This record gives sequence, C-alpha cells and structure tokens, in this order.
Amino acid sequence: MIEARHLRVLRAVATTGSFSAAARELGCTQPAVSQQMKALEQSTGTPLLIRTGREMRLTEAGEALVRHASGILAGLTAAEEEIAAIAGLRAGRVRLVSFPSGSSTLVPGALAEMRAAHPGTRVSLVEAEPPRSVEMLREGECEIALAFRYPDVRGADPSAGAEWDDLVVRPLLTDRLIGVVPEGHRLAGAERIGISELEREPWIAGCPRCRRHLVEVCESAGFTPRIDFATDDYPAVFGLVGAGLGVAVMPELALESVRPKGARTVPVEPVVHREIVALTLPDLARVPAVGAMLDKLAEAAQR
Amino acid sequence: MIEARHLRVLRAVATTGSFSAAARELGCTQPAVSQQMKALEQSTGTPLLIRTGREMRLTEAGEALVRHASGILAGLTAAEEEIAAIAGLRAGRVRLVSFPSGSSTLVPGALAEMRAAHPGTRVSLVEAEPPRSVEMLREGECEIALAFRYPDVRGADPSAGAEWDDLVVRPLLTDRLIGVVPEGHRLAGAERIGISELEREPWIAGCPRCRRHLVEVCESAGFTPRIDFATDDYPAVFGLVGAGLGVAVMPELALESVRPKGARTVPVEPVVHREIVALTLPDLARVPAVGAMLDKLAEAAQR
DNA sequence: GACGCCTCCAAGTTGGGCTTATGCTCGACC
DNA sequence: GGTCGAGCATAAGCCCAACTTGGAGGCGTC
Repeated sequence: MIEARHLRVLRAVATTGSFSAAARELGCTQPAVSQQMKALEQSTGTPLLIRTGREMRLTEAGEALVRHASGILAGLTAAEEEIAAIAGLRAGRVRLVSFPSGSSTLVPGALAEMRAAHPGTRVSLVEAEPPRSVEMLREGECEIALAFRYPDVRGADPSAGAEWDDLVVRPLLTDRLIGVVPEGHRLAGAERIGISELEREPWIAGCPRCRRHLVEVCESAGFTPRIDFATDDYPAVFGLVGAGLGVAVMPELALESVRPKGARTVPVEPVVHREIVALTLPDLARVPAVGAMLDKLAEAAQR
Repeated sequence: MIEARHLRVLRAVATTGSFSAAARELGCTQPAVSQQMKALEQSTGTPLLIRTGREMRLTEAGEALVRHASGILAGLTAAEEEIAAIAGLRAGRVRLVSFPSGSSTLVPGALAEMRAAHPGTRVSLVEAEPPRSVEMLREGECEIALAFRYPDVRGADPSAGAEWDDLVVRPLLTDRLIGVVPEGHRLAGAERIGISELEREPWIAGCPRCRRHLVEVCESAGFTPRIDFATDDYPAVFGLVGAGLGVAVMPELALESVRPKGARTVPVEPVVHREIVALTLPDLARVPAVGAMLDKLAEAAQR
C-alpha cells in the first residue's frame, strides 16, 4: 500500500537528487527520508533508487512512480483546496426550506446578505410547511429548515418541541397573531379585541398546526371556533375575510407582504405569539456555510 | 494533509452507508473506522459525515472528497500495478552495453531467451568498449555492462579489477586466446606454439587493454613484442595477418563469428584466458528484469 | 418491553515514525 | 597523498498514532 506521504518524499528526492536536500526541503531530518524511502521500497517490493555514491538516481520503477506521483499529489491538493474552499466559505451549498410566510419576508434579506458576504456560496430555497420541511431535513434534502412553533397553551403540550429535540433549534424571531375582520365588521375599528368577542363568528384557519393551535387558544378562552375554511394562502385569507365569510388570525409578519384588501387588522387578546426558528442537524450546524446562513437569518430577524 | 488510507475508509463508508459495514469490508473493527473518520474530519477542518442515527450521510465537503477520492485511489492503484508489472517481469527495461565480440555471440542468444521468457520486457543493446561501458553504467545510461578482464600476469596488477569493486561482477565465461598466423607461416600447421616462438614477429594488437595485456604476457615470456598495428576489428586482424603483416592473438569466442580467411589459428602456450563478466550496480542487481537478464546471459554462456 | 444493530467513549497495548548519535564512504581541497 | 566536509546508513530511544477490547447509550424492530 503506497502512501501519499511517501510519494511526496520520493518526489522531493527525485527533484533534489539527494536525501539530505530532500530532508531540508521537507523540513525533517535525513534519516527520516532514508527510512521512508526504505519503507516505500519495501512496500513496492522493488528498488526505486540507485545509490551510486555520487548521486541518487531513480530506477525504472522509481521513474514510473514519480510519474504517477504528480497526478496523485495534484489530485490530493485539488481535493484539499476544494475542501478548504468549502470550509472557508469560498464555496459551498446551502439548501433552505421555508414555510411560505417566512420565505416572503425574512428569507430574501438573509439570502441577499449571504450572497453579498460570501459570493462563492450557492443558496437555494424551496418552500414546504413544517412537518414536511423537517422531514426533508432528516432525509438530507436540505440543510436548513425554517419552521415555527406556538408556545404551549395549557402548560404541557410538547408535541411540537418533542420532534426537534435531536435538532439544532435556532430561534429567529417571535411575531404576534393579529385579528382580521371584514371592513364593515362591528369590531373593525376597535383598539383591540378579546378573542372571546369572536366566539360566534365563522373562522378561516390556516395550516393544520395553525388550526390546531387556534382551537386550543379558543378553547382555553371558553369556546370552540366554528371553522368554515382553511387555507395556507394569506392573500386568500384576506379575500375570504374581505368577502365577509369569516374572521381570522394571522401572523404579524405576513402583513408586511400581503395587502389587506377589504379587511381590517386588529390586535387580539390574549396576545398569542408564534416563534419562528431555523432548524438544522447538529453535524450540519458545524458546516461553515450552514452556520453563516443561520447567522444571516438571525441578523435579518433582528430587523 | 489528507492520507490515502483515509480516502479508502471514507469511500467504504460512503458506499456501505455505515461505519460497521465499512469496517467489515475493510477488515478492521468499527472503532477504527470511527477514529479514522474523526481524524479525517479534523485534518480537513470541516464535517464530512452526518450522523442521523438511522443512516450515515455525506456533507457537501464529504461528497467532494469522495468525488476526488476515486481519481486519487485509481492513480494509486495504477501506480501500484505498474510497479507490480515491473517487479513481476511483465514490464521493464534493460539497457545492455556490450563490447563487440560479446555482442556478436553471447548476447543474441540471451536476448532471444529473455524476450521469449518475459515478453513484456524491453531489452536494448548498444556497443561500447569496457572503459566506456563501465562509465555508462555509472552514469545511469545502462543497466548491464558486458566487460572482460585478464587475470594478473605477474601476481599483483589489480588495475582492471579495482575499478569494479563497487560493482556487482557476474562471471559469464572464460575463453582462451588463440594465436593467428598467416597461412604460409612456418608455424601455420603446428599443434601448438610457445609464445616466445613469435618473438621476432611483428604483432597486430587489439584494444588498448588487450594490447597492454599482450605486452605483459610477452614480457613475462622474456621479450617485448613489436606491435605494428592495433585494431579492435577482428575481421581486420585476420585481413592484416592474412596479408602477412604480422601475427596476433585473438579470443576464441571471436572465431565463432569471424571467418579466418588467409590465416590459420593455432593454440598458444602458455594458455591465456580472458574472463567475460557482466557488470551492474548493486541496487540494479535487485531489479527483477536486470536479474533475469543476468541469468539469461549466464545461461547463454554455458553453451 | 426486550432484543439487535450501530455508534461513541475510555483504556491499554502495540507498532511505526521521528530524532539524536554514530560510523562509514566518497569526493574535494590543500 | 592526507585531511576535511558532505552524505547515507544504522542503532537506540522517545513519542505519538492507530488499533483493539470492553462498556454504555440510542434507535429501530419484533
């Protein structure tokens, strides 16, 4: 088994023409070179060098090995450089999965900053809702998954957090849920409204987890909401509310990018928070490009 | 510094998907694989593997390294195979240098046998007289030099042997010097002649070393030969003798390939021997192709 | 809930590699 | 021709690195 270290030494010997000169070039002592060459000749089973007293020459096998050595060592240095480029953020790929309202607001800024700070890196983005996005993360289809979670409504419901206990969870920001009512609604101009004031309204809910959380919040307020529609799409929610088909709650973050046509937003009480987090695998968190992207997401969340 | 051994292990891990399976494939224990991968990740400074509990996956850097690994390991195995071919006599080059009378008789048979026994090897032949051929051997311009030497005439004259004490000297055969006289010479029909019977004849000598040896032999017989001509070329010697321009001595080996036109050969006394040897460098003697060629030369000399 | 497979961790041992020190040979220079 | 310097080989010693064994923890499966 030929070792790359031996090839380096052999090449140095071939170019310098002596063990001592090679040792000086390699920064070690002459016996080290002598022993390495003896070991290499033993592992190949044939003489590689001719000691003529005056000069050190190569046998035919030695010449063949030196001829191969250049390619092998070039491949090794190329590999090292590529790895170093990835480690040094001059290259690298980050595949980001985000839920829709996150990708519309928080992600673009972070992506732009990442591209500006590390032009060599390539960041891709696809959208998926949390259950699927975490699955993609575990399957190796992405490096970072943006997800959100709601705090426990009644003390102990760790259903959301329990799935992530083997992941790196990086909190990004916490936004508030805002009530959405039709423009002509009796509460449209209120300063704020209690959630129980919407007890008899038809509801428009969001994704399954949002819907589940809405039910929990309403039940802890003493009623069960009547949910007529459910859609992930925030413009659709506004459309439905604006058409007078019901009321809704919506993350404050979504308001930044969706025009509330025909609907009015009103803070609701009790205040309900949604925590947006970035998820990744422990090993991936140590990958420079992934760590950098997480930092950029956190920075973007600060604003 | 990435080591080839690490690449082998990484590749095994990547193909099998687990440390244990890689260990079984590589014939070592699982902690060994685990430690090697840790060392590789430390040397590259970036994570290469993702431990997800269920399966072992590669990071982007890991994939890059595996991609390079195939080329590097292929280069290493190609180098090993070329070396093995040279060591196994399926390849290899032997450059032979011979003096003229050797190359005409002893060498052709040995070359043919070498080619038949080891078709992959390439043997080349150039002609040079001993002082120059040994120089070529030392300069690395050939692997084997055919030379000859005369035994000491008066006890101690190690001038020929002393130059070879750092070489491997392989005796091939010993031939006799034969007297050559014109056809009409008074001694042309003799059973044998004493060298002193030629005291008053003009002489035709050979190469410088042959000439020096002739002088020594004659002087130990009590006279100094009158040397009129000197030539390496055995047909020329015969021509000169046949023309009645003098007498000569000539290696018996040369008679096999030169027609003695116009001259007669007669054994001389005292019998003078010439030893033909193959010379090589100690390191080269251990090169399989060189050793095989030396064997073939020795075999050819037996006949 | 138990079993099996896989991984990591710790400790011990073994082997290899490097260094220092020494001897030897060869070529150069005086 | 003798001495000096350079270079290679060898031996002894030290140290690190790698492998092994044994054990613990996790996860999926039966």
